[in-house]
Amino acid sequence: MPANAVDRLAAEISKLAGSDVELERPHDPSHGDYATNVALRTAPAHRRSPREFAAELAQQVSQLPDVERAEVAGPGFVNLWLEPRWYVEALGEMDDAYGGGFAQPHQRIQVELVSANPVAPLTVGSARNGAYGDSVARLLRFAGHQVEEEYYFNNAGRQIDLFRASVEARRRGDEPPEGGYVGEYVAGIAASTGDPVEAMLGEIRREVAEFRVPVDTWRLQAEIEQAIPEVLPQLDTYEADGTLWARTSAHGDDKDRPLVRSEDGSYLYFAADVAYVRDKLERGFDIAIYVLGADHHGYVARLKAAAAMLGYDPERVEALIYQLVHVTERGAAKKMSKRRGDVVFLSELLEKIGVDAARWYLVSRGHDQTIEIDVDLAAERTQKNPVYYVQYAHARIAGILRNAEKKPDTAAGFVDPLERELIKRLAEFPSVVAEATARRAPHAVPIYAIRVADDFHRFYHDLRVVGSDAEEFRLALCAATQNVIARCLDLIGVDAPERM
RNA sequence: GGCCCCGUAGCUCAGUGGAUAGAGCGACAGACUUCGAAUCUGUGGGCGGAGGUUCGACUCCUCCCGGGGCCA
Repeated sequence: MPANAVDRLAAEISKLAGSDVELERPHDPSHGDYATNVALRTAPAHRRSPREFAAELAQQVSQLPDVERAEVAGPGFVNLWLEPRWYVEALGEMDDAYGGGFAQPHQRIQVELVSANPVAPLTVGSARNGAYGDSVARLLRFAGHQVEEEYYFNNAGRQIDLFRASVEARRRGDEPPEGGYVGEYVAGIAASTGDPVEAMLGEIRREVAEFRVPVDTWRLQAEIEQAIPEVLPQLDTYEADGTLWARTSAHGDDKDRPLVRSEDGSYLYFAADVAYVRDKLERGFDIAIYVLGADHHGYVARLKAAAAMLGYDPERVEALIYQLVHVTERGAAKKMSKRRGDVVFLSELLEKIGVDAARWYLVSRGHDQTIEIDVDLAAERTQKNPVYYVQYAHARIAGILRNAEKKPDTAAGFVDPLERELIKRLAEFPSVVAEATARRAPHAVPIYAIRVADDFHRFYHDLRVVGSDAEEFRLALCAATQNVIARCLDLIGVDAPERM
């Protein structure tokens, strides 16, 4: 049986209609509490007029115990008005677990995110990766999947060597090497002792933790590379121009990829990529999710090709692409070069606006949308960030619950349309979360949270809770609202404060 | 040249086939003796352009214009 009231109602109507029914909330209140377009969609297949089909359905639906009345409207919509008991029952189900656990089947999923090499602190670009990827991970976990978050990095290779040499030159007071790293942070690392790469990695670990991205495993590329000799024979390869190639073009990639340089046997990037794909899938994850910036879009086809060549279903490799973060400062675009340190680092953003506002800001627009961020403007606007509006609703409820004289109880039912509107809003939560999860689109969560806060503030403004005749019911409504808001905030890694 | 993402209100953005396209900021006008005014109420203002598919298109298809990215 479906776990929430809206789904149960939709299932009952589906039985009557003979096909799957989705209930939507009409914009216009005169179109009912809920509406369905099922007659419009299915009537042509039955060679019937939508309105005739809708009229028949409306007649049957109006017999359901939770339905007060049903009407046909427009070209063939069925609009429904529900009995108060339906709302009371729906509210009664809104506990801590409300809206979660819907995954079918439950899977083991790995989300690999951030994965910036330890040659610089995390940039705001990496922050978007973390905010987006971690929110997807949280959604999947809430849905009931077993999710692990992994950070993949290298501690060897040309850029790493260059970084190390840059820091060491700095320590000696020498000029940096040709093309070396010269950002201000280099001085900070140089002031420490020991291996610069280890120091940088430690800094990144601190930043990731502060940004509330709970990395379960840190995976070292050098370890993955040890498996390359074992992986190469499993691939579809050929030799040409002094190079061993993978025939990825036969598996959906737009061209073949080089694996090994024959003259010295040195491995090229793709060899490690293939070994890593195998590593992920061999560890038993049903799905391996890569969270990649739009500049890595070209990797997707070759990663799936790698999985296919290794004999895995390429569907098990999933790439989530987010668009880039463009940073301006006082109107001028930053060049975004890590080497020169000409970037905006996550630490600067956090200093200016804090973790809550930063995570909200980075995850509340669609991942397909380029983010333009002016760090000065972001700092100015911090007081206007909607995150505080939502957190304020949560804190306000906490205040009410502290002052409450009675216990929450739904038995008495509600009396005011504002209460019904708020319950209806809360009843949307399961479908918001399910769709955000399916589409890997966590930005729907904060946008929904604003609407919840909106309905709550309106309710609060007009209706007294503590000391009113309806105190028990309203306390239950407040508690459910607080649950939903807290869950929304948690899903995007933002705190839900009891006081502000 | 090929591929990917995006053009929605003055600004930042929601809205992946449904009814009269929404919110925040900004602007203007109102509301606290009351559980938190970081709140609430009201006013103005928009789908880049042209075709097509459909009972119905911001949404899907084609072309054009404009911005960003990747590969060559």
